[in-house]
Amino acid sequence: MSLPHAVLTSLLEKSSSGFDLARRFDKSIGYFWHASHQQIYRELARMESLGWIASEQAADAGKTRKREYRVLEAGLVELARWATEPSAPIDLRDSLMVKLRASANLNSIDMRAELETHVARHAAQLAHYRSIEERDFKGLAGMSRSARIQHMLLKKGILYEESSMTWALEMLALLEAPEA
Amino acid sequence: MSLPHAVLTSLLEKSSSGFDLARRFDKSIGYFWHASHQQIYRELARMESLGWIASEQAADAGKTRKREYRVLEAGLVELARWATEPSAPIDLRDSLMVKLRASANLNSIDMRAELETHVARHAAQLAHYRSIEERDFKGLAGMSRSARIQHMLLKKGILYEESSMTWALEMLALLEAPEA
DNA sequence: GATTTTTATGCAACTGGTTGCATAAAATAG
DNA sequence: CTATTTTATGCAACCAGTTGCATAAAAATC
Repeated sequence: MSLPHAVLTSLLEKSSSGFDLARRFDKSIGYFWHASHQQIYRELARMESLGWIASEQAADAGKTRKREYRVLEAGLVELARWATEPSAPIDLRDSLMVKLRASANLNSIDMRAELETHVARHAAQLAHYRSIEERDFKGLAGMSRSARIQHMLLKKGILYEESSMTWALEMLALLEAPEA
Repeated sequence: MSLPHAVLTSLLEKSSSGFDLARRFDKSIGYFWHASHQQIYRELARMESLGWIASEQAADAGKTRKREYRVLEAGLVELARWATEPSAPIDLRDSLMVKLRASANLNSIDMRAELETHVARHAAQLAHYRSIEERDFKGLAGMSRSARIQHMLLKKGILYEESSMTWALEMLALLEAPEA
C-alpha cells in the first residue's frame, strides 16, 4: 500500500492543497504511482486523522474551503519506516500485450492501428520527459545528491519510453511484413 | 477489463481446467496480466454463464470435480471485438520508484539493500526469459507468423528486464558514490 | 451582466483484486 | 498404512481504485 506514502513524499517536496497535489501527481510522481483526485482527498483525510499530516486554511483560500496540508513528524517516521520495508515486485497489467497475444492465435485480429497510436503515445511522453530533462537537469556538474536521484528517476522514464517505442516499431514492422 | 480476455486467449491456446490455467498464467500470459486462482475460477464461472466458454468433466478427473473449459464461438467473437477496441495506456504502480523518490527528500533512507534485491530479481527473470527463448525460439528461419509474434512478446519481456537491471545498477552506483 | 470554465472539495455506489479460509481426492513420504 | 503434500475447486469478507455525481466560489469569456 503505497498511495499514502506517495502523497507524503509529494507533500514533503511541497505543502499543498488536495487539488494542487492531484495536479502535481498527474505530471510527476503519478508517472510511477497513479492516483485520482478522489483517492487523494480520501487519503489526506485518513492521514490527517492518523496524525501523519496537518492542515490549515490555505493563504489564498478566499471564501473557498481550500486547505493546505503539511507533513508532521509522525508522517516522516512512517515514510522512513515504509521505505525500508521490502517492496513487492510490480504486477504488470498490459492489455496491449494480451491483445497481441490474442492476435497471434486469431489472425482475424489486426493490431496495426492500435500499435501506431501506442507508438505515438510513447513518442509524445518521451518528448515530454526529454524537455523536462533539458529544463531541469542541464548543469550536470553541480548537482546535489537529491537532484541526481531525481534525474535518475526521470532517466528511468526516458529509458522506458525509448524501449517501448523501439519495440513497438519492430512489432509493427513484423505485422506489416507480407506473410511468408 | 482484460482478465476474461486474457483467460480466453489462454484457453484458445489450450483448453484446460481452472487449476491448470492458473498455473499456466503464472508463467506465461501472467507476465503481462497477473491473476490469482480465485480470480480465474470466478471468471470461468462468469464466462460460462455468458456462453463464451463451455466445460465438461475432465478426462483425467477421477472422482474429483476437475472440469475442462474450451472457448465457444461467442467467446471468439467477444475476444476479437475486445482486441480491436482502443487500449488505455497501462497505469504503472512502481513502489520502488516512490521509495527512491522519498529517499531523495529524506536522506535517512538507505535504499541500497532494496536495490540489490531488485537487481537480483530482474537478473533471475531475465535468465528465465532467455532460457525460454533458447528452448522455444531457436530456429528463426521457419517460424510461423504466430510464433514470430509470440517471440516478439518474449523479447518485450527480455528488453524490459535488461533495461530495468541496467538502470538499477546505475542507480546503485550513484547511491554508493561518496557524497561530493 | 450572464454564461461558461476552472478551481476546489467530497460523497456514494460499484467493480476488480486480495486475503483467508474450507473442502476433498490423489500422490508422495515417512 | 498413516501423514503430509499436491492437485483441484470455491465461498465470503475485505480493500483499493473507479465512476458518476453534487456543490460552490472564482475567473474567464461572451
